[in-house]
Amino acid sequence: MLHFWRKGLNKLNFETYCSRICTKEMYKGQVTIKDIAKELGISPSTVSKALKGHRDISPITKKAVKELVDKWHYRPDPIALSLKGGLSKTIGVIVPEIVHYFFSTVISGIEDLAYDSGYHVMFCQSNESYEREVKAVETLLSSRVDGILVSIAKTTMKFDHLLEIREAGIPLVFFDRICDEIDSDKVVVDDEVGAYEAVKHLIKTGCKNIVHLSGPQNLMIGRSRKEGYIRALNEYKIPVPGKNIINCDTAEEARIIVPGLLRSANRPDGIFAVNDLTAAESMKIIKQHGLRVPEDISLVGFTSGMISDLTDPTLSSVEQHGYEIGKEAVKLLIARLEGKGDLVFQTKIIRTELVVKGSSLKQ
Amino acid sequence: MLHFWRKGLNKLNFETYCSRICTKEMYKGQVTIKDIAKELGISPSTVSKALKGHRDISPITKKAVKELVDKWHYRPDPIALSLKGGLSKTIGVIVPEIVHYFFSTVISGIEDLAYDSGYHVMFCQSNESYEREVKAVETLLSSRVDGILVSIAKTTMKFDHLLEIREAGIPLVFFDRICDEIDSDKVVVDDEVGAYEAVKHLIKTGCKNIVHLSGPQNLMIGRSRKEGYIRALNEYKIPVPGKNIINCDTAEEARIIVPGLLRSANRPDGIFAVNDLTAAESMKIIKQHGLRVPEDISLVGFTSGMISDLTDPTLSSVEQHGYEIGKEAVKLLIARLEGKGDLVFQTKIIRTELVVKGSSLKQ
DNA sequence: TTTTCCCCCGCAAACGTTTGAAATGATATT
DNA sequence: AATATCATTTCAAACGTTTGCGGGGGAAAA
Repeated sequence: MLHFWRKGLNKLNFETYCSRICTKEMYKGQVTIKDIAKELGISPSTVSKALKGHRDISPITKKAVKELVDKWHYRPDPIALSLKGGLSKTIGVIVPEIVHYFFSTVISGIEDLAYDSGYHVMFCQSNESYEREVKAVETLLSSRVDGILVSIAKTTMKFDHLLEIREAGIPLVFFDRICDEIDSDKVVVDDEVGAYEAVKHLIKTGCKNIVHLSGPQNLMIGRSRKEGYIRALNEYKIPVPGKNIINCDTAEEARIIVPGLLRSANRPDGIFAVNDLTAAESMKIIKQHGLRVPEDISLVGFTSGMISDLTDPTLSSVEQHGYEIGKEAVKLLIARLEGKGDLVFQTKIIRTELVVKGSSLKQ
Repeated sequence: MLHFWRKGLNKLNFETYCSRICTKEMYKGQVTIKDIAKELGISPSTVSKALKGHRDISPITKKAVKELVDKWHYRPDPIALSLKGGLSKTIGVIVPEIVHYFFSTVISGIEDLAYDSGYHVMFCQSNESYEREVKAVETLLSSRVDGILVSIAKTTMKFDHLLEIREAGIPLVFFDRICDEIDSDKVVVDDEVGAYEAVKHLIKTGCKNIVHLSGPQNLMIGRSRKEGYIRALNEYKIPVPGKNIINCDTAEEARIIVPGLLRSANRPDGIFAVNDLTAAESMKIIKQHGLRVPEDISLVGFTSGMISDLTDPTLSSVEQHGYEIGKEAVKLLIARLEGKGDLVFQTKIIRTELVVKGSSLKQ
């Protein structure tokens, strides 16, 4: 019927025309481009072109299409778009757990930048389990995500499932818990420096016997933080007895290990814990034993977050800037997705920051 | 070529056949059903049916298809499936924030059950902003999610955007922060009872002058918790002066409001806070003023989580079972998605549980 | 009047998959 | 030998969208 207009009936009352349009009863489902076309008596391709402002389409047709589209709340179906374009505009994320201050902060950064860039985000949590991580990879690959961000689980020692992502031709970016055996884009915290600064701070405030409650050594972050600890002690010519490095990175483990430390012959006067939860639990145990923080024992944690403000005294900690990590990871991924493809793998290092609070201010 | 087999060449060495198959160079993209069909010299529909174990297809063909599918790591494209079936097998979730113990717990529950049920999950955070919530709805609708779970933002007072979800014919389930103006499935905590129990506990342990740091009154949860507070006091014939109910639900507000309370003429001897963060901050302020918890002032919070174990003393709080809430919300949504559609709207109430810890054990 | 040109628009194919209907070929029945 | 029967496979349409190409028709040029 639009043809008539071109033939000289342009004075046809637009309102009349539109009111007729309104009679269309809404489907339960979504309005499609075909519905619009049928109602207007034009072809779907014309509607599509009109919507994209194609120069082939006359202004009058464009206007009619746009009015009906507004009236009927037409939205292009992203699924059809994806089928056509081969891209789902979705990125997959695998984290060890969501209920975790640091990771939820990273996720927040991922979410914010991804949505601003027109991508959707799909999360999977591995719950620190290798098997679930493998399943998560499977799930995301099946979902045809355009790219994947991963922070690996504590129990992951094999990496075939991650190589499979590469083989499927899907860009992969590691963040925080990276896998150094796989060449890929990575976003890491300068854990070593953060740990070094934390321990140096303990030394400078007078600690002589500093224990490190360390993380899993199959993870880079566990190794790096331990190395920072060792470097600081070496720098000050302080011996590093092996028994001062203890694998302990959960509150449960702290309840088992810390009491023994406090009763031991040469009780530590400083503790550097691999994370805040362990540090906070240690603090409670120390106080229960009638010792004072920081007077008797200084404490520094890692991942300054809500926790560090809630303890009494407040907990000195190394801030990791999780939000930044999330944003950088997405930035790297999108660069690879939309770039020319000839990019070399990058490793972005997010600086840490020692935040000194009550638990390490001795004097 | 498979035809020959049926014609009597079944003894053809399978291995030889397969080795030939392997010569196919992998696309950068994904393997499709057409690639499989072409390589085997059969039609795509045969491959599709073979994969589904259709009885029409001969065992020999099925075997050949399955071997090649394994070899080439074929995965059906969910996008094509969605286009066909009209369902994306994805559910959308809108939460006020992700970096939040309660919500991340709920998300964890949502994620676990959704994946077990074969659904994907897409998250948006409103950051407690009405505008972002509207945008999130827009995003999810454009993504053609099959259903949406929402916990509304503190600043949301209009609900047109939520009604739009309904108009689009997409099932909607509210959780925790519900909207009582919209008839829909809901999952709520029995906030009123939780608050009532908390305050009753304070009264029973000897508190005479209990202040309620309340949440936003445009949210059900804010109103319900206040009502529970009032009911408990009424039951014990304790007057409820208006000045004892103070809007204060963040750490920042606590820093402004609580000091005044402590210096006031009739200092409270009990505080019931609408959430743990406010309670924890209040505890710090109380201690800074040289008062003791719980001897001078008892404290109870809401949403028992990590926080309640970290404070000193530990914080009595009302456990909300966030993980259960998430699972129930998904359960309701899936029931509606896969049900006959003639279901009546349900409101699931998750019971709360008062967890008494150090901050309210007076004697 | 005929030719040329340009403006608009429709056609058809394509993306990957499913599914009922139709076709094929071979065997069994009459 | 002709027909019915069966098992197996292919065909075609459909989901919603995009896009290059071809065509209709009106207007200007010859």
